[in-house]
Formats: sequence, structure tokens, C-alpha cells
Amino acid sequence: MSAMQIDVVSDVVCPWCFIGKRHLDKAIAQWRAAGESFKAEWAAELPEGEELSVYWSGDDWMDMCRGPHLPSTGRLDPAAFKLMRVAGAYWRGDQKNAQLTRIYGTGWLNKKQLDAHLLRLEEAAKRDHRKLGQEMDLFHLQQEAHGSVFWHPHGFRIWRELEAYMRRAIDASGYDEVKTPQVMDARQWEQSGHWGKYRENMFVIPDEVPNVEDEGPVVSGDADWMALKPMNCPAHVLIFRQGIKSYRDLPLRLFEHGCCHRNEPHGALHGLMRVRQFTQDDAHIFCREDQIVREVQDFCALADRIYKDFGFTYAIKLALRPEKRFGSDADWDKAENELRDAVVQAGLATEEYGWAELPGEGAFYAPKLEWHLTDAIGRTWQVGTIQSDRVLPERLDASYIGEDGARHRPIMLHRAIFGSYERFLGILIEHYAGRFPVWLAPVQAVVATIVSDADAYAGQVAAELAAAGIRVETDLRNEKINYKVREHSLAKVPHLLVVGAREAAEGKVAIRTLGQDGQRIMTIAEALAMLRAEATPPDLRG
RNA sequence: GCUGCUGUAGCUCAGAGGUAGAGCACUCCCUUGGUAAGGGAGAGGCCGAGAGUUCAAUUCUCUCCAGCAGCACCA
Repeated sequence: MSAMQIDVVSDVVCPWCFIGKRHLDKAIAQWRAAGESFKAEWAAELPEGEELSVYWSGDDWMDMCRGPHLPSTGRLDPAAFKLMRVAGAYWRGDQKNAQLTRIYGTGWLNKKQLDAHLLRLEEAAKRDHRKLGQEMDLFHLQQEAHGSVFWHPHGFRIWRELEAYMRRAIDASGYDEVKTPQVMDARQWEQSGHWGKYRENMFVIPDEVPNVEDEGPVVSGDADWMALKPMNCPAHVLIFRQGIKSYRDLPLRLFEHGCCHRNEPHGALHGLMRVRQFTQDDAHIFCREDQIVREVQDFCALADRIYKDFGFTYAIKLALRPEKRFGSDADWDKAENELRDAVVQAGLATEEYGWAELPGEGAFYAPKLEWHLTDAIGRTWQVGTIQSDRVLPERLDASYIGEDGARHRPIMLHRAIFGSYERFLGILIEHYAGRFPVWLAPVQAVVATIVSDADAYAGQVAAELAAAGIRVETDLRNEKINYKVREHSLAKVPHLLVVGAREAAEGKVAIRTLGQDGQRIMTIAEALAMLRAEATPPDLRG
């Protein structure tokens, strides 16, 4: 960079420097001349009366910077800094602008703090769900279906456990489970507004017998178009619209384990966290205006119970109307107030619950309450949501007959707790670092033999556990017990039941529990009682 | 989608213009061993796909695909 001279006209704001308005033009011209077009652009847009600060380091280096700065770089510990990576970033965060190179670094007061930070990053890398998913044989992804998950037996075991848990929760909370079509006519998506807004991210399917001749086009020009559903809402409205609904039918809570497809930007795909095919724990509550607050509060209570069962703490945020939206401002006022009121009245709009309002973050049809979970190493994940929607019932013409005998529009509350099974499972893998609680663990116990004379006994122990519903495997391989212990520990099996000649003779097992030192000798009955207790899902415990 | 990087055995990775190697995993043999790796042998690869340069390409060039790190996006 070439050196340039800028007059310091005042030191009111910062003790070192800033540029006064009357010298700004000169500064901009110099930046421009030096080829620093971005800095010149930034400075030129400075509003009247604003001041631009610049800082010097030594005599020959100067640059614009918001500051504040240290009086001297000599006060910094050079060992406490590390450059982390280089990446592209758009000028002013807009994809349409030029892309700049951004250098990421991290700085701390001393080397000890830096090392602690690097250690945390290392810990996060160790529990990366993509790594653990492969090591634990839970799922895989491959090029031929990129962005869609191949669930392996052990991974799907966890899924099924989550699904059963969720079904118990919604069954006990007045929901009705439904299942709706995967493919619907494009006109349906036009009517809902999704076609216009999200067309480029939808998988479109021609409703036509494909041409089987070698040369011709597979699809003719006048095929009807259908699309894989990117969400479940319109289908649930179509169920609601069947028959005439009375105010007595409300609230009507339609739940679906809805499998959706979205053609996400390819650079956005990330393991289980961002996929093209996903299954939501999705529900839509059709209700009257005067029922909203109660429904939202019930949802808050349900979400609270569920997140706590997985050991998460959370913050609740209210995402307010975005710039581009459907619906009148009056409706947005109402919708935002209802969500806010519900949380305030439930006593959750507090610092303890991380309450905050996020302007412009809402969906195009509704404001959202969002649940941001904090995991075991302090990272946050936005997962749950409930949204108060007046737009879709209007666009898709949902109505019910009120007490007054007239037709009314229901409000539609969109809500999810896991969000998507794929992503929630990814979060759980990282949260637990692969060490799932026993009720979720794909394999809850392995019976491992020390000598082959104990094979028959091991089989008997495993059969008894399996009969009690424990997910148990036997390891009768001709390997030393050290080897077996190491292997099943690395596989994160919660309990290893070791049996040798002694245990076989006494009718006992030596239990080694993951994360604990030593072993506990107990009878089969005692082991079974312990395993059954631990394998009981949290919602079914007494 | 954008910028940069990467793609070799199931996994983690070496390698070099003349069609390939290690460790772990796998199979078989020996070993029956008391709480985080016993020993030996064997099998296993269209070097992401296509095109170009070359006598010769997994290696060099280009295009595409996928992944990774960011960015942008996320109903």
C-alpha cells in the first residue's frame, strides 16, 4: 500500500485521529488514486456529520478502522494470535457484489487463552456428526443422492426411538396424525405463494408418460407440472377444507411426519444439518383468534419438556415481519402481538429464557417464535418454531362456521419441535459426542466373552436381555478381552457385559460402563433391572 | 449459486509422465487370553467422470460432478 497523508483536524472522538468532513474529499481521492476503490466507496457514502476514523501504526502505515486501538502493538502478546483460515466474502455481504478475500484470525490476551480456544475447536471437531456418523456406522451420504441421507440400521434405530417419543408426545397433546401426498400439482404451489417465491428450490416433475425414443425429448412442451412437496402446510389446509368445519372443531391440530424436498443451493449442503430431503415433525393448529395465546402457551410447555428430556437449555426469540411479505400490516401487528403476549403471559419473556425480538427475521407469511438450543459445549442451534399465520388460510380459502352462523377464517399455527429429524439427529450426535443415553443408543449392551467356554452362557444372558426389550449383541469372537473392551468402548456402547468361566459358573456378569473405570459384578436379574431402568425413555419414567 | 482447496483400497493417508503403496478394517491359520490393540498369512483399487496434450496420463491442461472452508441463501 502506498503511503498517504491525511490531516488530523480534531481528536474529540478518539485520542488518535479521525478525518473531519472538510478533508474527507481529499482522503477519498487519495484512496481512489491508490486503487483502494472499496475504501473510497465506503468513505464517499459517509453521511453528513458522521466522522471516519483512521489509525496509524508507526509512521508509515495507516488505515480506516472503527477502533478503538491499543496505544501500542507492543502491549500485545504475539503468541496469543493465530491466523485460522482464508475464505471468500462478498463486498457488503451481497452476492451480487465483488468477492473479497477475508482472512480469519483469533486473538487472545495470552497464549494460555489462545490454547484453550484452540482446544475447544478441537473438541468440536471430534464430535463432528459427519465423522461420528461414519465411525459409528449411523448413516452415509454419497454423490448419487447428494443431500439425501442413507440411514444405516444403527442410525435409523435412533430415528425410530425419536419418532416413537414424538408420537407419544403429540398423542398426549391433542394432535391428530395425518399423511399427505409427496407430489402435488404445481397450481397448488402457485396458489400458496411458494411457486412464485421458492420455485428455484423446488423439485419439479412432469406429469406425463416420458418419451422412450432415443432421440426425442423426454418431456414434451405441454406437460403438466407437479412438484415434490417442499413443505406440508398446503396439504394440511386441504385436509382442513374437507367437509364443513364448525367453531366446535377448533382447535384442530394436524400433525405429520412430513418428508419434504428442497433443492438447496449446493454450497449450503452440510452433512445432516442441511439436506435436500428431510422429515419434519410438522403440525398445523387451526384455531380461532381467541385460542391462539392458549395454544402457543401449550406449545411452549411441550417444547420445554421435550428439550429438557434431551438435556438442552434454550432461548426463545420472536422473529418479526420481513421486508418482503404477504398480508396487511394490521394482521402483522396482531400476529406479532399474539406471539409476544403468549410468551410474556407464560413468564418466558425474560433474560433467563434469552428473550429477544429479531426485526426482519420472520417468514414471508408469519412472524415466528424460535427456540434456540444450547448444546453440551455451548453452541446454539435454532430448532423449534411456532408461527401465527393469517396469510395461507386466506390464500387457500380455509374457513369454519362460527357461533354466529357466518364463515370465518381460522388462524393457522405452524409449529415444529425437532425441526427436521435429520438435523436434530445431527445436533444430538454432536451434543452427546456420540455417547447417546441408553434409551437412544443403537446398541445398549454387548455381552462379550473372555473364553469360548462361556459362549453358551453369553448367549443365554443376551437372550434374557433381548426378551426384555434391550438392544443387545454378543461378541463371541476369538479375541482377547482387552481388544473387545477397546472396540466396544470406541463404538460408544453404553454397557459391556463381560462373561468368563467365573461368571458362567456363578450366574453373574461383570459390567463395564462407558465413561466409568472398573467393573461391577452383578446377577443377571440385577443387570436386567438396571438396563431396563436406563433404557426407559424419559417420558415413560415414573 | 460464488471464491478457494480437495477427490488414490471399506476408513485414514503416502506416491510418481511408463496402469500403484502403508496402517487400520476384512478373510483364513495359530493363540482361550480377565477389562482400551496377541502373532502370522491372504484377499482387496477403471487412482471421481469426460475431453485434450503425449509414443505413453491416475500424474499435465480444460470441462463437469461431488466433498471441505467461508460467503450468500434457508418457506
